[in-house]
This record gives sequence, structure tokens and C-alpha cells, in this order.
Amino acid sequence: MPAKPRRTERRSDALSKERIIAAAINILDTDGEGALTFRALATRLTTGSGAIYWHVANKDDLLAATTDHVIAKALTGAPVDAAPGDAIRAIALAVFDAIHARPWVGTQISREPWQSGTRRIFEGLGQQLQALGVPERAQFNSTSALVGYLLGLAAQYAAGARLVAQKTSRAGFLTDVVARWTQDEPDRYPFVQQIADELREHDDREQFRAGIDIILAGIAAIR
Amino acid sequence: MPAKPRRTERRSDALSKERIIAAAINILDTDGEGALTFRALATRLTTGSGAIYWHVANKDDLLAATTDHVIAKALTGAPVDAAPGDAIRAIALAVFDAIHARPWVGTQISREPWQSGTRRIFEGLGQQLQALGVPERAQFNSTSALVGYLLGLAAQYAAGARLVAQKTSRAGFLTDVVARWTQDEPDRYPFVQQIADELREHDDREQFRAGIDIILAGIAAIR
DNA sequence: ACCTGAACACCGTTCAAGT
DNA sequence: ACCTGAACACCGTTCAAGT
Repeated sequence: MPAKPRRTERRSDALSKERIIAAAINILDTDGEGALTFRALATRLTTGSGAIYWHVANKDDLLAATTDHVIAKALTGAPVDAAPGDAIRAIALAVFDAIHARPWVGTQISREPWQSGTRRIFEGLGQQLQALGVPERAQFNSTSALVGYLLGLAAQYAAGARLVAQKTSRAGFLTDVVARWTQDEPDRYPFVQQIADELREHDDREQFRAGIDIILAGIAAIR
Repeated sequence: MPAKPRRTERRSDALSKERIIAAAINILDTDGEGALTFRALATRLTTGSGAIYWHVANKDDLLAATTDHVIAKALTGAPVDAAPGDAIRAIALAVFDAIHARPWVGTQISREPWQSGTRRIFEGLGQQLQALGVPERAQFNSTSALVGYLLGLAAQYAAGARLVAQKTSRAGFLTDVVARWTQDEPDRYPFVQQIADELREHDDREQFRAGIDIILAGIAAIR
């Protein structure tokens, strides 16, 4: 016999944390970080702005939940059967690609790194480092180095994307950074001067991968 | 004969970008990131909030200038005559210590990394990597790895400090993070479970230094 | 139990008006 | 040239009142 509707059963149009998260992601993807307000969210969900607080503690809670959602999904695609070194690269690149697709994830994960999204990344990388044979005493620091690097790049990428949005193109943004970094006091910044062309033309994903390889080589060397 | 007062000469109580930056740093150090508003700044400078805009483009500009000021000062102490490897550690630790003393610098540098503060760090580390003998084709990626790691740790440290402020102690904050990271679904996070004690008791500065050593070892190995 | 929406206590930024 | 401070257009969050 069919179960009686439980108390927790809801009309399909009832509010829920899941629906709020989905709407928030939608706004962030479509209109950017500045467009996510409780008023905009309420309008999109055709409800009152106060209603959202019944399901979500505050804006930080909402952003943590949306970020965790995206990171969890990104890590789902990462392989389990690959060699540890390849698995580490795959996990790191999966996170990188998720942030590339949604720069607001980078903003959030670097603004509030002590959240569940980081826990997932930490766990995924740590397990593979173990499988790689890194001795136990070096596992915590090695994983932290990898996670720290990843967070740093996330911050750079997210900030870059915000500036690209203003300058309309990635080339324009980098040309602008290089111009600002080389115009005043060029004598004080010979190294920046020297790598200016590379900075202007580099591929973010390739550079990210190169950094991961450096850290993996360092972990192997230190062990 | 004494020079005539030039047009640019000012009464000592006149506003200037320098005075605004000093007041902003004062507020940030004393009352935290949330306390820096144009109204608070105007009160401390006994002026109108609109007056600040004559010297500073907007809040982002102000924060970039304060951060650059702190980073510049931090790098002043870094040695020039040390061996390249030691100089790199010294530069990195100087930035780390500056962020330790002023977590708001970490927030700002990870939120807006494409600013002058990062340029100084990039230049300092790049020069030493050159002196270390890293081949030219590897210099850009190597420096970026180091800078990326440093920004990531800056973000972690700043976020940690914000949470410490809420929890009143660093031990309390880390205990809280560990509790949140291990309580639900412990089976899905065996690695986090395993390093929980280390996470709770680790020394940030030592871990940061360990990460720098890993990256330096990696740079040496890859070359 | 859950939702409404006005109200509160803020923000950054602008700008006419002053000196 | 530089400063004043009210005004504008927002925010996140709260909460009495509804269903």
C-alpha cells in the first residue's frame, strides 16, 4: 500500500536549501558575484527575502554550500584507478577547470578556505599522496603544500576573471597588468620586465600543471 | 635664502594619500577589517567622508595602497647578500610574518593578487631564482609556483585569523575546524581523520617553511 | 512549520555647495 | 584646489504578523 505523505514531504514549489543553492548558482553563473543578493534570490524564487533565512543561516553559509556543491561535483569525475601521480594531477585539474568555468568558486574558496570544499580536496589529494608512498610523517605537509598552491592559483584566477569582465578580454586584462607592472620604476623590476612577454601570453592551465609537477617533484625529492 | 613655499606644500593637518593610508592601517590593525569604512576613516581624520575621494579613487584603491605599503616595508628587511636559497626563504617568511601580524594583508592580497604588492614579491623571488641558476625557460613557472603557494597560504592564514577572532583562540579555531571536518561521514574522510591531530597542533610558520622547501626541491629536481 | 515584506542599521559613492 | 556633508542607491539581517 502507498505510504502516507510524511510530514517532511513538500510541494514541489516549496523552498528548500537545495532549491536555494540551485538558484544561487544560477545567478552567480549568469550575472556574476555582485548580483547575488537575498533580494535577487527571493525574486528568482518568488518568495520573500526573509524566507531564505529559514533554510540558510546567512550569506556565508549560502556561499559555502554552493561552493561545496560545485567542488563535490567536480571531484566526482576524477579517476580512482589511475596511478597516484596521474590521479593527483587529475584532481587538481578538475578543481582548476571548475574554477575556470565558475570564477566565483575561486573567490569563495580562497576567501573561506576552512570549509567543506577544501576538506574534499584535502582528502582526495591526501589519499593519493599516501598511495604514492609518501612516508606518514611527510603526508600532512605535502598535502598542505599542494592544497595551498591550489588555493593560491584559485585566488589568482578568480581575481583575473573579475578584471577580464571589466576589460572584456583575457588578453586585454593581461596586457593591462603587464603595463601597470612595467611602467613605473622599470629599473626596480628587471625580472618582471624580463618575463613580461611570457606573462602576457602564458596559458593558465599549463602553468598550473607545471606548478603541480614542481611540487610533486619536490615531494619525491624531500621524502 | 629660504625657498618660497611651493604650491604643493601643505599644512601638516591637510589630507594626503599618505595620511589616509596611515589612518586606514591604524583602523585595520586596531579594529579589524570590518571597521574600515569611509565614515570611520573620515572621523579619525576629522574630515568629511567625501574628502577622501579627492586623494583615493575608491575603497579598492585604498586597500591596494595599504597592502602595498605593508609588503614594501616587509621586504625592506629581507637580505640581499644571502645565498639565493636562503634569500628566497627569507623573502617568503618576511611576507608570512607580515601577514601573521596583519591578517587583513592576507585577505587583501589573495582577493586582489594582481596589484603592486604581488609585483614586489614576484620580483624579489624571481631575482633570487635567477641567482640560484634556474634556467631562463623555467624561471617564470618556478616563480609563479612560489608566488601561487604564498598567496594560498596567505588566504588560509587570513581566514584562520578571522575565525580565531570569533573563537577567541587559535587552538579553539583549529579544534573547531577539525571537529567540523571529522564529525559527519567520517568514513568518507579517512585521510582527514588520520591527520586530525597534526592539523590541530601544527605550527603555521613551520608548515609554511616546509612547503617552500618542497617547492625549492621541486624546482631543483625539474630543472 | 514556514513564509511575507516592511523596517533597521548599515554600506560605498556622488555631488552641489562651500572656502 | 580641496573640503563638507547630505543624499542616493544599495546591502544583509531581523522580526512582527500572517498562513
